[in-house]
Amino acid sequence: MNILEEIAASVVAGVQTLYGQETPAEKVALSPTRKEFEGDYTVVVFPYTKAAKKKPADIGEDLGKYIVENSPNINAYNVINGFLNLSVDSSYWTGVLETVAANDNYGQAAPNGKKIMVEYSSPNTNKPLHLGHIRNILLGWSSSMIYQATGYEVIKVQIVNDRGIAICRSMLAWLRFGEGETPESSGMKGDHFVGKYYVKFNTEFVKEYAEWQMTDQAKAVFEEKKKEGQDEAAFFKAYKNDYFNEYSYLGREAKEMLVKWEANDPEVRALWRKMNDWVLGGFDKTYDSLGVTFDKLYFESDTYLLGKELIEKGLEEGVLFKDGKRVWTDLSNIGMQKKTILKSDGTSTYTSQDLGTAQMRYNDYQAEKVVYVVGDEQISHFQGVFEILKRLKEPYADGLYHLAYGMVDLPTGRMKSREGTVVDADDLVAEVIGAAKADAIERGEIVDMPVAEQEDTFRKIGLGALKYFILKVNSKKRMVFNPQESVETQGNTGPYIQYAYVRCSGVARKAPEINMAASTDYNDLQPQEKELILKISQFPAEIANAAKEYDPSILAAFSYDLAKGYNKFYHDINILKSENEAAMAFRLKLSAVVARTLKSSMALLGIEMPARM
RNA sequence: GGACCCAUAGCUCAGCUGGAUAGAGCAGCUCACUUCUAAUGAGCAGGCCUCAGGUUCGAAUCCUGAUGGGUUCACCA
Repeated sequence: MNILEEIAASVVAGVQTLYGQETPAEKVALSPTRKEFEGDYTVVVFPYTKAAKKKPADIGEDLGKYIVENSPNINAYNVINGFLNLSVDSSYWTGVLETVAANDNYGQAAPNGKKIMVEYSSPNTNKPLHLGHIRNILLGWSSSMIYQATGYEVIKVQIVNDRGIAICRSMLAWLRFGEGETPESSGMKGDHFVGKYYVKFNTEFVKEYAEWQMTDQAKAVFEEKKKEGQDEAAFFKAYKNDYFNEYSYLGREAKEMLVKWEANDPEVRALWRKMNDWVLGGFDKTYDSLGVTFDKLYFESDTYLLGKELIEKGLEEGVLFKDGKRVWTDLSNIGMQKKTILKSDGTSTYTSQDLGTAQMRYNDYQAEKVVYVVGDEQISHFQGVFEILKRLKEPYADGLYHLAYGMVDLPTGRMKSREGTVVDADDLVAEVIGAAKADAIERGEIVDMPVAEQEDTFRKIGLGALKYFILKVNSKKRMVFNPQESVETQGNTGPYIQYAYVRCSGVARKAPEINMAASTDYNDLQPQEKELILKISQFPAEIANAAKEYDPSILAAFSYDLAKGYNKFYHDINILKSENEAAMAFRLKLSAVVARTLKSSMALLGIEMPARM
């Protein structure tokens, strides 16, 4: 039983004994005491006024006396304005520290025998990863780590969107303009290489479109289809997609390629495989640089035809309906309209595909929970998919969760590929590490380290800054990514937290040989020390909350608060000049536990700690 | 037209199930390094918590409505 439960139980018993009122323990309003008052925890006594028929101040007195008498760890109380402030005996806190220090796996729950699948990243194979993917990847990885800490077996997967017209565009551009160039021959990373041809296709297409607009055919189309008062420029801007489908030479070729791909044409398939391998090779390097891994990759090219089984079942059970070849259902109960599941030519849709994929993955792993880390623009898509699976009474339907995160904007507005403002993932990683390096070299603190270790430290600091900057924001909110601020190392940043850790390491390194068991004789607990122990004691609850809320930012805030508390403590109290052996042993132990807790909580964000910086 | 998300200091963000005088960081202005690394600490200044109602002993938090911003649904993935 922790101290909060102990107090709550005591309040329940007190209210029962004194006033004969039943209150559930979770209804007890209990919060940390504001620092301007004496005490550790505050009980709000207003809720008991009716049963007690007394003034809040008197209730506070009654309850305070009762709790101090009956609760061994509470040694004092005071009442202010109907708030009952309770003081916890300092031996309780020092006891907590000893307990935590003795637990090497503090924060890691025992395996619960359950599986959770986390799907994240899920890129398209026609261009490199960008800042938006980074947010996705960090959220996916962090969620995975958090679930692991709460006892789940985590299966990390991604769905690679490796088919469709987009990849055909890159393929076509490479065939026509590539002259046999490869990532090796050009010295480019595979994903950037393929992305180059995707861009090439578009520039060629735009050129072709501009030329077409001069033709008589284009003039005729404009005259025939223009809307009221629409001028030529506006019309052609809006008509681009139709042009691609109706008249474009390049468009026709790309579409023919897609048809051949679907017909399993050996040549097209070979080219497709080659270019996909290039891209995936490039992605692997990016994942590696970010320190993330996957247990299993699903390829859209394997899954896009799935779902037939579920659709049959749905039709039989009257959950889905059929008009000719088209299959649809009505989702008006969740604020949507009729949803097409198979098109009128009988071909698949995004929905049918996701239905099939969900079933396939359940067959593969029987995970009771699945977290889809996908941008919030797809909220209604997933609502639809989950709703249909529920109606089909699929056994896994209730465990599906869409972790929807907001878009990442730049200070200048949103990223637009057309305006070249998309922040490339690899460039960004290189940049933050470079900034960390420049900073560290200027400080000159680690110049005596072997070069490889230095490089490793720069990487940890740079990535620490970047990851923390992104993960500290509540995932469901849209966020502004300021490149300058993302490499800052002061204030509420990753490196600030790393620095607190480095201070812990430094103290441990310089500590004299003393009898650590003497820590239990320490009995002059300082407020700064109590703050730290209190914070550390909340770690497991914070992890549980982060898991429940699907929100790593909770742990970012926790890490920052703990680091801040340690920096304050470090500043106010000189550990190595402690008044006696007991105090020094206690503080060294506290310092070590802070270090371990910081390391664990940052690991849940995917952030590593340097030993020195 | 329907559905969903967001709105807190100049900027970027916290604020858990309703609780005392709404918190951090950055930017601005002070102060503290012969000290276990100042990537630090202490302080000043900065707020009609978008607005209007409602519930309550008590609302940034819950409910209703409005305004502003964003997303989405109507056989693309």
